Amino acid sequence: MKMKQKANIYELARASGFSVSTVSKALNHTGRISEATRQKILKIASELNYIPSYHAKALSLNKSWIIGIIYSDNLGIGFSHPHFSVILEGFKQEVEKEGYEITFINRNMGNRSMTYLEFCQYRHVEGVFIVNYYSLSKQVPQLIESGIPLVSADAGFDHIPTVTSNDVLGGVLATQYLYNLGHRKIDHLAGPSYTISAQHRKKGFMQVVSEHQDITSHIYEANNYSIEDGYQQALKIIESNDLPTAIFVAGDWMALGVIQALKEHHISVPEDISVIGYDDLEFLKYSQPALTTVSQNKLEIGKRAAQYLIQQINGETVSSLNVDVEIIERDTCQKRL
Amino acid sequence: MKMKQKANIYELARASGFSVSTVSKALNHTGRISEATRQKILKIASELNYIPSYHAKALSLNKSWIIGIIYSDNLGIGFSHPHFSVILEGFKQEVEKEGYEITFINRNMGNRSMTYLEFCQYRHVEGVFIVNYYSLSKQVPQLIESGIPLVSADAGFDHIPTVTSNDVLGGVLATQYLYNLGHRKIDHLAGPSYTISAQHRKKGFMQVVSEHQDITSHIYEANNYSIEDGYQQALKIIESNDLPTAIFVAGDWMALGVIQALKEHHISVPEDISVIGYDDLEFLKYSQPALTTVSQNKLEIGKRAAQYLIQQINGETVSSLNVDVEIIERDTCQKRL
DNA sequence: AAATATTGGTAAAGCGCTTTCGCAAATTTG
DNA sequence: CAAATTTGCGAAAGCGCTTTACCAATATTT
Repeated sequence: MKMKQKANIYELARASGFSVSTVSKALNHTGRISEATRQKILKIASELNYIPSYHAKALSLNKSWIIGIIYSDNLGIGFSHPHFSVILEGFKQEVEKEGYEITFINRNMGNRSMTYLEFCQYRHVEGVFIVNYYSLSKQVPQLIESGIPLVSADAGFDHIPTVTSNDVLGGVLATQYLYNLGHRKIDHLAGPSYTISAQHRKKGFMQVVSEHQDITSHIYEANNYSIEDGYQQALKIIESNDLPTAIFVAGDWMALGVIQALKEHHISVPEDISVIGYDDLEFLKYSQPALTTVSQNKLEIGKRAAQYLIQQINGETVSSLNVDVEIIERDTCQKRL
Repeated sequence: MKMKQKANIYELARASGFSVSTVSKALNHTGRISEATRQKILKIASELNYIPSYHAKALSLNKSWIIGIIYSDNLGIGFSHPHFSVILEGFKQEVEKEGYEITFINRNMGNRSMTYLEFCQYRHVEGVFIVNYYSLSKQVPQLIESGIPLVSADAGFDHIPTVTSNDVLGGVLATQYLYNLGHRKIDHLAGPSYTISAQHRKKGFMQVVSEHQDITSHIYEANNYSIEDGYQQALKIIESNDLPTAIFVAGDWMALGVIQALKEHHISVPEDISVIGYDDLEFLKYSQPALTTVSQNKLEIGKRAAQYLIQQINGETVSSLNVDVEIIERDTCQKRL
């Protein structure tokens, strides 16, 4: 057994013969001390396996190096969320690069439960990343009012710098893509209208439609982005007896449901109807047929959000940012002559 | 604007007319003070929006309420990992219930990079959850030696309490399932042999095979659990010119690759060959055909790991635990007459 | 060589909280 | 009613680190 006792700065002082303040300066490359004594102290520190105490540093410096995450997914699947988990990963990578840690704020600390703001104060959180949050509670407004640096990956909040996909562009690209394949009867299955992303994708869709008089279209709207919802809405399309030749579906999950419904009604994709999704969820690469979709640069969104937040922590002001999207061509769309 | 200044315990003392020690006792329901003064102090605390400082508490109490996570996925996809992210989610839910926070240890703090142990000391981490880690570095052994409470969700380490699926049982169940469907020519595509889980699944397979003289079998082994690997190994099976009627594939990803390879060679699943996977990855519910698989109770694994870790933090000793698995019947296995 | 500037180092206060110990007042006991 | 307990509270030290203000010893300038 080696000596496992954690040495503190006083022991370094005693062992080195210098004062505590000198030791502190040596350790932090600050203040005025000679290079010789710094080396001596560093040597002793390493011999004693000295590791500073985060708590003491944080208390003294009033700097926590902690960034809070608000990530309350409505699905209850947490980390497994195929979209937000990637954004979160990008965010984490980037803030760690700058020396920050992340912590999750959806919490009941110990016995008593705190508001987001209280938690941030308790923990001296330096900034907050709101990655997936839908709620009407006053908690987020309270955070905004408190002046703590914030950034969001969802366009749900005004007054918060937001990094998000350029969803209008996504809607445009998807629709143009179908148009260029020769489709003229194009339906849109929109996401729930209370989400900004759904609104934007729809807006992009309508924009392209309005630019071409030869397009006929119907718009359907889902209650959420689920598979089941896609399935149900597809049934409506089928029952309408006015089948389109292509459908732009605002989410990959829904697209899966749509394809399933079509298949059950012996309508084949892409031969009878082309389907394009939205999100580029990782695993849908391997669906059969592989889903053509609009890809969001999720990792990039996370990283940019991190940069924006840290910039704010450092006193700079930032605005919002739209990250580009791109079409991923796979097997569910086909030329229409 | 309200008064946003964070009140500290001294201001509470001044405002209430009591001493700092009395205030502290009132706040923490500790020590001997009258109920009357406690109420007075609590009232003032609430009026001043008093929130204690985590840093000061932690320094004074030498208790961090932090649990470290070692989660270095070889794929670089981090949170998006379909298996471990669920385990992690279960773990997080459970530790938060007990008032702990999690932090990730794969880190280079600020400029200088620390070892796992150094980070734990720096941050006063109370316990570590090793959720996905394959490396020969000395870092984990060093942690073990340090005596810090540890728990793992991977059977990769001796000397660490581990919560993991009962993979032998999984192998047995899968193989018996195929046998009971009437299959007698059953191949096994094993995972990479350096993983304990692959060894166990294979062991379960062989156990059942040895119990039935009428089974013919071949065993193939993959280098990792990837789709691509499954595809390649399936080609070998096909080339062998000795096609089985069923394949027990040690991982869902690989199963996907296997099915793809079979399909390309016009061998249909499940009509010609039944395939059963392992893991029950969330989204494969929706693959076509939907994959029959062995389901691991991932959320449960995470939660149990959390409990085990907290028990250790509280001074109890724990051993390892195998969580049960079950067959999820879907569409890739069929009766063989 | 005297006046000035710089260097290397230290003592001590402060960050916000907990806890031990002691003491006076109030309460219970014999 | 005196003696023994119990109750309610506060002074002060301690957790481990940073930083300001200051001092003595060198080094630099005239």
